[in-house]
Amino acid sequence: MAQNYWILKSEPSVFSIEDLASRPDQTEGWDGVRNYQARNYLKDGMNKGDAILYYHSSIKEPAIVGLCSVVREAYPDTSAWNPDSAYHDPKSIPEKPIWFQVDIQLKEIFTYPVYLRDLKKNPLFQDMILLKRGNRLSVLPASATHFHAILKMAGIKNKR
DNA sequence: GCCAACGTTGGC
DNA sequence: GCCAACGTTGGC
Repeated sequence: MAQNYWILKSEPSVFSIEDLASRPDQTEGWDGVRNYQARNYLKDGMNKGDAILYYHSSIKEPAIVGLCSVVREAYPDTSAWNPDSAYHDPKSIPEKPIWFQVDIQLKEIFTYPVYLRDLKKNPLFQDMILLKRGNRLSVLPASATHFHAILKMAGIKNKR
């Protein structure tokens, strides 16, 4: 099965890539996705081993800041049926979960983040979904071309 | 802090 | 099932 490439967005004030780095095994369940399209990407698109670009949003200099991978495929997001959770959604119940999460593991924090500003300057990324006006999805697919170009910009040697 | 874009909700 | 109102996202 071909490897897929994804972009996950997070506000660093909520959960940053440094937070991920501090987790046991540098692994965390990616819960709280409450958008159907994003959920479908998570649930139906993501396979174990897929590569993830980690994006910091809603800050002065939005940027792709690191590389992760999917270490566990979709399973029910239990925060949905926890009334104390900010992600509580009474429509989702254990017998019939609506929302799902995957587990991701940090591979690398970029020494040189790839800034949104720089992606916009480069014609190669013209049609990238991340740059589309009005795009608000927190889970996005990325093309192999864009993925590899971004790693190159980050100074990461192609490996694996 | 502003505002455009978009998704969701709810009245009809 | 339409659509206005509202809430949220996220770049600037």
